[in-house]
Amino acid sequence: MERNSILDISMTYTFKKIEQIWQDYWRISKIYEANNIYIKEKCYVLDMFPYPSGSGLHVGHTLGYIVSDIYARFKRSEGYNVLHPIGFDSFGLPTEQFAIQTGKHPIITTETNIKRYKKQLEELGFSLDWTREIRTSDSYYYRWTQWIFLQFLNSWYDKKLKKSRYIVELTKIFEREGNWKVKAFTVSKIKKFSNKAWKRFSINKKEEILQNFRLAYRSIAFVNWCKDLGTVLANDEVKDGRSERGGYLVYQKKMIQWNMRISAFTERLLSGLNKIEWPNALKEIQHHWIGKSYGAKLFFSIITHSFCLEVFTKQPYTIFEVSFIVLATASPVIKFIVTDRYKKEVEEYMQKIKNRNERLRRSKSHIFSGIFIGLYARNPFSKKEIPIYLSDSVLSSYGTGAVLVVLNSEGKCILPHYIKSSIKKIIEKGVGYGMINYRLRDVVFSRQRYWGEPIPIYLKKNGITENKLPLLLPEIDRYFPTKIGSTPLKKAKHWSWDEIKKEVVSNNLINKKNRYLIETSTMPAWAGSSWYMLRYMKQKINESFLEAEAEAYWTNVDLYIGGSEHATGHLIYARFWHLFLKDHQWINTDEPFKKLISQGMILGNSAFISKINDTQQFLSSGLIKNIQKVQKVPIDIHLLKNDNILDIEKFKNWRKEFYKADLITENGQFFCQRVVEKMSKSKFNVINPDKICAQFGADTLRIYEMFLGPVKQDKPWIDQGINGVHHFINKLWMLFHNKGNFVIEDSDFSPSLKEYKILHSITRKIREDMYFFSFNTAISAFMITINELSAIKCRKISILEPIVILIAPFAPHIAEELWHCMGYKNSVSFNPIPIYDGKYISEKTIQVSIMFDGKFSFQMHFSSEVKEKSIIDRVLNHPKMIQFSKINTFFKVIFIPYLGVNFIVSR
RNA sequence: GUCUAGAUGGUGAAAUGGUAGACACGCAGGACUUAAAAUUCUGUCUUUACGGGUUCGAAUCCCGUUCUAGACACCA
Repeated sequence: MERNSILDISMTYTFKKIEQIWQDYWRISKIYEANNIYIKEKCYVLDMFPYPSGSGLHVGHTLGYIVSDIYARFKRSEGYNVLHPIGFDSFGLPTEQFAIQTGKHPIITTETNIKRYKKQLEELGFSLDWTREIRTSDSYYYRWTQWIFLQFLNSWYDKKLKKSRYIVELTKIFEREGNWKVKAFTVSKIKKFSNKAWKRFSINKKEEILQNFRLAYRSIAFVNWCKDLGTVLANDEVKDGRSERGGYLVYQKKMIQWNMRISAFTERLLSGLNKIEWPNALKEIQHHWIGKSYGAKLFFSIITHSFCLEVFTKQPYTIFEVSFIVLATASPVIKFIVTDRYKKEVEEYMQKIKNRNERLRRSKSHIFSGIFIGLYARNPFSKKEIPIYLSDSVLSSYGTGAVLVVLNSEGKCILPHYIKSSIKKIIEKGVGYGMINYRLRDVVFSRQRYWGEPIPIYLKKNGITENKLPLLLPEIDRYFPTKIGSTPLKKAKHWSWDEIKKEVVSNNLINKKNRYLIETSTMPAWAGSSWYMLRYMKQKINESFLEAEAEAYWTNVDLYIGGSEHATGHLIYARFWHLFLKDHQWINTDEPFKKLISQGMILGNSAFISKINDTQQFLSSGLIKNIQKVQKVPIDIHLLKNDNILDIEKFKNWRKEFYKADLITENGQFFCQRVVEKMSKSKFNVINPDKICAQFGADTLRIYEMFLGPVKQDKPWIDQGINGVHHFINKLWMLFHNKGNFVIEDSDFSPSLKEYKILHSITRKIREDMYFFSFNTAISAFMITINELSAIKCRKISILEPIVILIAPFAPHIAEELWHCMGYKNSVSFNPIPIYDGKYISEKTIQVSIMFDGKFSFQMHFSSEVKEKSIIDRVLNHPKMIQFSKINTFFKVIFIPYLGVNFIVSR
């Protein structure tokens, strides 16, 4: 056969040229662009989009992208219209940090980083549709994120209809009949008012009431405030009460924040889990996160006080044995009830614990720290006096912020009807009622950051006119937060809304009549990522956030791939927004992701060094003693010379803050400590695929990452073993070539039964493994196949051609090259995956293992048609068996079809 | 601390109730070669973290313990 490739050079496997040629071909021919042609059956394959950090795409990202690309390519071969897009989650903290450190505008940094990511993605041969690329920081995109926020703001949740509705419908109800019949999710109980009363309320009063109903609303929340950095920190950025950057003290501070009323959706988020094909572990995590529990709310009257305490308990049946009641430190009732005698002690305690954030309290919750406040409650059943304590291990956000403690209880598992009967008694006595409580709480939506979507609100009044969106992120001169702890946007000078002109105007024009300051906090990173999977469906630019007909066709994601670390964040928020959008009929599905595979995390080997608190001194690892208070500072693994030795020069130049670092060495060398944790830019342990790609090619990297182990399993990154995969690709190439010639036979000799068996076995194996996403075993099956075909020097096109189609999703470049070498002009991508015929695979003989007490002894062969009885007869007549039965008695014989016979000797 | 996973040779792993270690890497030795690379051949790893249970039979199912990773609400 004549060789028919674009490539006409030497016949050795030159992956660099081959991969370049086919990547260009795919880009130019646009074969991976999904058309909204609504005839073919669709398949929407999506990855969790990356955050474009400065450290580039790493081998942990690519693991998931390779899986989805293999799946997408396989589905194309099965005849589906595949949508396989990607974009960038390009708002976020690291870019802002970088701006603070370098003064570089986040827009520029983002652009540079995305360029690098795109290049990396292209070099790996992903069959992505780049025409649908989105960026959350792009105003064309965030215009609609802002628009969705306004829909939340202008909605309330109707408990009767079990869906969100617009606020205008609610005010109509108020005007008609007051709030007597309204059942809605609200922050607190609303006093009853008539339609007449509603009409009399002032605008401010009306708004005050509506705030209780809105699905986006303001409330007071605690934040981690770092005075020295002048910023709010994530719990993640706080280590042992100090900031991870710089090691400064962190305080708890109250701030007014925007929230989203996810609590209204708890039941639907729970029941929806039954409808989706997600890993059980992931569903379990969400289940626990929502944390529905049945119990009772109990009222305890406080002795010598008019106050009544409300306590939620999951174990109302223990009420007789309650030893004491513990209140959360943030519980608002404390200041009303604490007795004068204990005031000082309580204040001291409050002072002591005030800087512990929630995570610290949770992690230390086994160590009880608390204080008696001088009051007793009356047990309504036993009439005993119960002392009341105060403790920071009780969380104010769960239940009523108070817990009942029963000493010596054994935490027995109690039957539900027992809970019911105890609730019944409680109701009879009039001291409480049955109640369902959820762990899931409303989610804080505002961030005191620059690099996020502006919240389209101006103060005193509500949202900015929808058709004036996007509200563009304003320019500021420096990205530092202000010292008083407000947000970077406070520095924007042109950040006020003119109600009449409906435009952004200078702050100098604020008059509080029709020109107001615009909200200065921004949205969290999860906002943009909560609806991006919908945006990929559309093709037109900007008339709506989604075209109805595109949504009707693509509906939702058929396969979503990403890390399970997103279980309680992104994956629950996206489901929440999806339900909300469905309520307003913008979309027609309940769930955004029908099927989800959680890829295992790639773990990296991070490095850190220890800094003595409140100094600039760093200790080499051998010098650290337990007495010293040190803080662990993560450092980039590229700053290490070898093993654990720090390159001091590089380190000092790494960041401004370390230039003056005082490094205390051991014999002139500074040793770091290492720890294995997930690969992440924030942990500075990132390994990029670029080097491997350059050395071995994309096909090798793709197959290597799949060969590394099961997709779903976490695994540390190692690159030994990549040679073996490269050899395999070479062997594949050599199967088609000999001494520089393409040697696939022109005239096709009829393949032997053995060759058919090889082909049909691998076809079945690949189809099965594709179904279970068992790509590592698929690769070893390919290796075995290629080894077998090489051994018999198979050059037959009717055997090799289907194998090229089968391997194309895994190693698309070499497959495309071989495909064209075989004389084809089209891409290998759309050729049907071969089917297998069981008759070529079935075995004529079976191996039967003979076991004694389950231990293997020897093996015999039988024709597959031989029945159980004659197998046992013939085994018993085997010389070894005759020998054996002379000295042993068998109690039992167990026949295991296709496998063996087990003789039980002992009892 | 709570929730979710995981633990198998020197290394990545396979086997999901039936011969543990397929497929690779590494290492050692040989062939080819002036040499190296490439290629190729041969050899190499004793029991599944620990303790108990169920079973004719357990890496696999159940209970307990230890260790590791992830999540815990402002990293994404």
